[in-house]
Amino acid sequence: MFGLVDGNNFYASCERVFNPSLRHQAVCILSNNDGCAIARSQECKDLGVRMGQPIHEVPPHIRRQLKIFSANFGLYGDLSGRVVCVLRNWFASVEIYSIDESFVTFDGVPEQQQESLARQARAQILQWVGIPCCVGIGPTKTLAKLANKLAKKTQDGVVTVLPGSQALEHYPVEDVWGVGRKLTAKLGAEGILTAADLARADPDTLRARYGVTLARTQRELQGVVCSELEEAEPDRQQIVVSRSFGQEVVALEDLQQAVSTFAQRACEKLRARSLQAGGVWVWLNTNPFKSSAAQYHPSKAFNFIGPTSDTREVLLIAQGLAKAMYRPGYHYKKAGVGLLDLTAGDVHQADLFAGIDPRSQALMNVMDKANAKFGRGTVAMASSAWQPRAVGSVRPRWAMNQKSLSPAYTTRWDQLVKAR
DNA sequence: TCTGGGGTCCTAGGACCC
DNA sequence: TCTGGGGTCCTAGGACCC
Repeated sequence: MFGLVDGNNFYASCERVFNPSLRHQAVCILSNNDGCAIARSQECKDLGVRMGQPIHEVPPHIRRQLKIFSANFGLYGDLSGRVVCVLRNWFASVEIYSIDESFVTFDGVPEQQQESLARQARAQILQWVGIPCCVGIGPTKTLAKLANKLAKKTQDGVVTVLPGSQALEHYPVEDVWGVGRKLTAKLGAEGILTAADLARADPDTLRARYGVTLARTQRELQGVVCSELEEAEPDRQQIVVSRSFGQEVVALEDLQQAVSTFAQRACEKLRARSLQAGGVWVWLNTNPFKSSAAQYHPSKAFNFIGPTSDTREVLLIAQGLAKAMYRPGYHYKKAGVGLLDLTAGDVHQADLFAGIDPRSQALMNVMDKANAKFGRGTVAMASSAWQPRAVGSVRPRWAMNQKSLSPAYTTRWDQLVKAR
């Protein structure tokens, strides 16, 4: 049996851990750049704020009732790790599925003890970390997901769903894991409205019309395991860093500074996973919401001769691509850098003309260590926005808006909560 | 005025190979 | 006028997830 443990309104709950005055308040977390609502406390949902809704669309009299926060992913990531730590105390295998969800297995636990085990784990997470969560239990991941959603509506917070259960009859097909907006519309036209309808549909027709993914979802609803627990995180295929700009950018040098900063961050992520990239791509975007303005969204990729994880090498190319694509006169709103064709760091395709420079790895190592110890931007490329504090970095005009950022309570010494 | 970011998997079609 | 069969690789686009 699988369990799905999911933090309730996760980001909102994280903000409450170190700021108890937010309990019973309508808490709303915004996306990067303070754009859309990406997490809402129950009170916030009750006020009618929708998931993904641009905050400027929320009427002012509602907005005044909200406790609004800029996304603080450092905090959320740290608390997420703590939740997983507690889960490992209780379950032999844990798959981290997302920042707020983990799959677990109940191998060797008798059926009648599974729910009580889940309740104990849930209570300990609440006590030790401060995050309320729910547990869904089922013979497949899809059923566990479904059970979890039902558990959110219960006091107990733990629900088990078995194939053929009555619960499937009332469960909307759009809430099934793997059924999105488009599929919901198509299925609805065929009279498939609930999870039970989907489970009962003719498998051959389903496979032919919608492909293998939905066929698997159907099998999972029937209790046949198609998706196993994946404890080891599979290696990434690509790493992407992109941001919308706080203000629109016109000058090439601003754009290049942004691209440079993103490329640098992407390389850090790459090396943190001991990977190297075979290629890089860069794209630029004007503001798609400003239909009156001229639109331009170029994208360009480049393959390295041999895979690399050297920031300097990636930066040189990324800068070149950005420059080649830049057209004066456009108002740029977003840019991104992607690293492609990732391979493990110890695999090298020998190159006839260019040897591997051992000093490259040594230099990157020193940079990463220094930044890990003394904070991001301690050592940085001159073309990026990260400058040593002594030089005095100016806030770039493309820097994202974060007007309501809470402290990094758990990850920065200078932002610890003070008890007086 | 203000509109997120980062992923995966599957499929179809084209280019190319023998 | 007739015009094979089988394969791989790559890319773009669509759909989904949180």
